[in-house]
Amino acid sequence: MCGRFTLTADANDLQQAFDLRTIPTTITARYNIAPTQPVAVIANDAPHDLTFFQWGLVPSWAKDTSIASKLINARAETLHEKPSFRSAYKRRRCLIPANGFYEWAKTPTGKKPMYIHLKDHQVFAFAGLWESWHSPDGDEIRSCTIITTTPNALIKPLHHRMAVILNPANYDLWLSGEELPPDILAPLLKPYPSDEMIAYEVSPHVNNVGNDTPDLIQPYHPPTQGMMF
DNA sequence: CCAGACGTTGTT
DNA sequence: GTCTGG
DNA sequence: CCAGACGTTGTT
DNA sequence: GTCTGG
Repeated sequence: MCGRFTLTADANDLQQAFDLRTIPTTITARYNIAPTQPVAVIANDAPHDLTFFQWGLVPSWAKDTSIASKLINARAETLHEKPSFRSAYKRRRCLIPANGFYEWAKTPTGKKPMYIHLKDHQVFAFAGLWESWHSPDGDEIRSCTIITTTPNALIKPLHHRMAVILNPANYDLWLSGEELPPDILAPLLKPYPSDEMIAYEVSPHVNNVGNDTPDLIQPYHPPTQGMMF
């Protein structure tokens, strides 16, 4: 799945990768983006602008925002039928730029965090959905969720779900505001090729959402357990 | 008709 | 908002 | 995703 | 154990 990720590309890289109208001025390198935080998105209602939405979908009918942290991911297989996602799937799709993401691999000694990124180090885009929610006092909250699918060979040992990374050739189609037939969109939501990605262990510092520094993505070699005699 | 849910991951 | 369960 | 809280009444 | 906050 995807519960933590990075966005370290600079403004020029982002403008180029996503054909943005202007060079973003509000972007800073992030090494530990967590649910409920603002994330950079390119939404289909302004497909050449980078904006910030809250991570965790709040459907328009929600009474409050407490549902958000449960809706940080959306299963690709059932988007069209789930009340929380289907209207966004029809009309409110977005790109969520990232340079990499974290997975926590279960081991007999506990969970160890892994960092995964593209071999060519390029910025990529998760397939996302977005919503606009109006609070009782009239504020608008825009939120988003990251779509997941089955894992590729690299991720499979770590988790049974992985985030959808879109092929750049499909950015325009994904961002069309049209209600497209299922057989047009569904093929985009497939596992990214594992031979273009790499994974390695990182320090448990990433566990704490308050940590957000470049050392989080450095390869980590856990101290070996000494003999106790 | 109204009331209540609406989700994922992971674990059992 | 829209569907399901009662 | 992980970390941290998990309660009330009343007082400052 | 389960929910909330980040």
